[in-house]
Amino acid sequence: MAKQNQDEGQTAKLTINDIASMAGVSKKTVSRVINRSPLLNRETRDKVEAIIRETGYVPNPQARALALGRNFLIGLVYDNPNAQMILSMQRGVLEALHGTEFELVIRPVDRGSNQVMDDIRGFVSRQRLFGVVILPPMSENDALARMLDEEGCRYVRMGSAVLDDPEHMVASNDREAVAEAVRYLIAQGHRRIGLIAGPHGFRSAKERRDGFELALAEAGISLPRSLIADGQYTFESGQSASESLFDLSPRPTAIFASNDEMAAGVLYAARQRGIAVPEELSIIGFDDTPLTTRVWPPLSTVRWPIVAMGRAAALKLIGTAIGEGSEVNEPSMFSSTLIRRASVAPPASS
Amino acid sequence: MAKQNQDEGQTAKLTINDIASMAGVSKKTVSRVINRSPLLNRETRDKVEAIIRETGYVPNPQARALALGRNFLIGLVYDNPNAQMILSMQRGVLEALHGTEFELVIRPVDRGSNQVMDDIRGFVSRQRLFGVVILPPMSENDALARMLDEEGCRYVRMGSAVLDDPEHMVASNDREAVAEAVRYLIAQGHRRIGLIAGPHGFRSAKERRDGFELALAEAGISLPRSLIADGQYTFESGQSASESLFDLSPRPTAIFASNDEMAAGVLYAARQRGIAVPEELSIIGFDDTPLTTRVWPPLSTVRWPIVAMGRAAALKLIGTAIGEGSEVNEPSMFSSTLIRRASVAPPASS
DNA sequence: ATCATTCATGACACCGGTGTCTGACGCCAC
DNA sequence: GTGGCGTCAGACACCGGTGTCATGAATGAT
Repeated sequence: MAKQNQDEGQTAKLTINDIASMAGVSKKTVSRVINRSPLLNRETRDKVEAIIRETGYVPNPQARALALGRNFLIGLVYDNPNAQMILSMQRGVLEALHGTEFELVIRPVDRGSNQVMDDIRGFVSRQRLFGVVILPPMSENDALARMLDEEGCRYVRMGSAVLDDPEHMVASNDREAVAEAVRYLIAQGHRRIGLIAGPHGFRSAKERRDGFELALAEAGISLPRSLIADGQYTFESGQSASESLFDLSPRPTAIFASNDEMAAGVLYAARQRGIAVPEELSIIGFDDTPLTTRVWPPLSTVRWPIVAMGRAAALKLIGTAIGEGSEVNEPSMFSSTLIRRASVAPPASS
Repeated sequence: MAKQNQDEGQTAKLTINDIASMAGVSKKTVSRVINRSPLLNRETRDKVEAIIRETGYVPNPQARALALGRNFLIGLVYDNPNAQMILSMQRGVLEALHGTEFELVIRPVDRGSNQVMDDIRGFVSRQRLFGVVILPPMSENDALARMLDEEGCRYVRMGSAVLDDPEHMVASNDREAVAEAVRYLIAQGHRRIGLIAGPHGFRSAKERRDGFELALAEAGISLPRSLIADGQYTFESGQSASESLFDLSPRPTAIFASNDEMAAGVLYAARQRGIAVPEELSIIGFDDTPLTTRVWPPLSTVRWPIVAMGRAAALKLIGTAIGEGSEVNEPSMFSSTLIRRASVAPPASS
C-alpha cells in the first residue's frame, strides 16, 4: 500500500504509453489487457498485468470517457432534496459503486419547473453519464424515461409499484405493506381508522391509499370519505390534516399517515389537543425515518429497505459493465416490513 | 427553447469543428471564444458567439477535462453520511454550482479507516477534481489538507473555528453562539447548567464546550466537573449522558447539548424519568435540524447557516474559474443565531 | 517606401485512451 | 514446398478539446 502511493505521489502520472514501453508491447495491447479482451495470449496478458500491478497504474478516466463517448459517472436524480431518505439512497448507491471506477453525481431538480426535462437532458447528455437512478416522484414520469432512452442513457427508476420492466426498475410493494399495517390496527380492535393520504399524482400516495382501503375492505369495514384527509408528505400538512380528523365525532381511534413526517404531525397535533397517544389514538407512519424513534411515543411505521434498493438500482445499472462472470440479477421488488412501536394500542373501550 | 432541444435531439452532437466550419474560422478560434480569450477581434467573437447561441453548442466536458488535465467536478468529502446537515450542505454547494459547468460528486469516507488518505487521494487524483469541499470532522485533518496541496487539488474546509487561511476555509463561530445560548439560560435564572459535550477530538465539540465554559465564567458561575457529560453526537449518547446528569443532586435545571440529536436524547430521557420540560428542565441543542420542531416541546437550538456556508465554500472553489469580472470574495466566517423555542423556561423556584 | 512591431488567426501536435484494419506468425492440408 | 487460415499484436486514425508556435495583415516609426 504505502509503496504504491509513494510512487503515485512522487512520479508524474503513469500513462498507457509508459506501461506499454515497460512491457515492450503496444499501447493497444495494454488497452486490451485493461478491457479484458479475450483475444490475448495468456503470456502477454500476465506480463502486462504484472506491470500494471507493480506500478499501480490506473487508466485516465477522462481519456476513456472521451474515447468511449461515455463517462463512468452515475447520476442520481431527485426532486425532494430535504428528505431523509435521500441520504439512505445515496448510501445504497454508493455502496454498490464502492470499489468500482464509478462515481456518483447528484442532481436535485425542480419537478414543477417546465424546464426539468431540458435540465435532465442537458445533464445526462453533456456529462455522457453512464446511467442515472431516478427517485420518486420523478421516477413516475414516463416522458422522462422515454427521453433517457432517446439519449441512450441507461436508467433505473425507483418506485412504489411496478413502473417498467425489471431491468429499469426497483420497487417496493407499498400497497401490501400498508395493508399489513392496517390489518394490524384492525387486529388490535380498531374500526374507525383515519387515513392521511399523500399528494395527488404521487404513485406512492395512491399505492398506500389502495393498501389502506384494501385492508378495510377485507375486514368488511366501511370507509366514509370523511376519514380520508389529504396531506402533502410534510409535517405541517400532517398537523393540519389531522385536525379535520380530530373534529369528527366520533373521532377515529387510529390514524395511518402515509409517511413519517405526517405521522409526526399527527402526534404533535394530538398533543396540542390533549389527545393521548396511544391510549386515545394509535398512529402508524411510513418510512421508518430516525424521527420515529426520537418522538414520544416512538412511532410504529413501515420500513422499506432504502439502502438495499439503492444498492440494487446501482448494480442493475453497472452490472453489465463490471460483469463479474455471472449475470447480475438484482431483485426488482422489495418488500417492506411493519415496525411495531409504542404508538399503537387497542382502542379505549368506549 | 423547444427549437434548440429539437436540434440537440435530432442531430448528432455538435463539436467544435462543426462550429468552426460554420463560422469559417479555425477550431482554435472557437476555443478562444469559449474561453474568453482577450486576444480576439470583436467581430470574430460576435460572429462565433452568435453561431454558438443559435446552434446551442456546448463544449464536450470530457474532451476539455482531458486536454486541461482537470475535470469540472467538485467533490464533497464527509464522514457522517447520515447527518441531516449533509443534505443542507449538498443543497448549498449545488446552489452555487447551478448554472455553471460544474457538477457535484459526493464522497463519504470512513474517518476511522487507515486508508482514508489513500482513498481520498485516489479520488481527487483519478478524477482530476477541480476541487473538494471537506466537511467536519474530516476538515480538521491537517494532513489531508497537505495531501491535497501536494496533489494540486483546490479545497475548502468547513469548520467550527478558524482552521486555515480564509481562502481555504468557511467557518461558523460556534464558541460565541454557544456562549450566547448559555447566557440566555443564565438570564432566565439558571445556575446549575449541565453540558453534554461532543466527542473528543472534534473541533466543534471543543469550541462548543469552550463557549459553554466562557458564558459560565463570565457570570461567575462555578462549573463542577460532574455537570459535564460526554456524548457522541448521537441520540443514544444524549440519552445515556443525560442519565448521569439526572442522577445528580441537586439536578441541573438546564442542559445544553452540543447537538440536536443529543438534545432530543435528553428530552426523551427526561420524559422517561417523568421530568417535565421545560418546567423542571430546560434544554438547548445545536444545529436547528427539522427534528427540533417535531418533538414536544420544540427545542431551542443554535442555528448555523449551513446552506449559505455550503454556497460560500463552493463559490470560493470555483470563483477563480467563473471569474465574473470582480474578485469573488465570499465571507469565511459565518455567525450562528439562537433560536428560542418552548424547551426553555425559568427554573422552578426551588 | 521599408522595416519593426503588434495583433489576430491558423496549423499542428498533444492530452490518454479506444476502434479498425493490416500484417506477421504458426499451423494445417494439399 | 506452397497456399489457406486462424491468432495475436501493432500502426494509425480518432474522440473533441487546448497549448505552442508560426504566419499574415495592419500599424507605426524611420
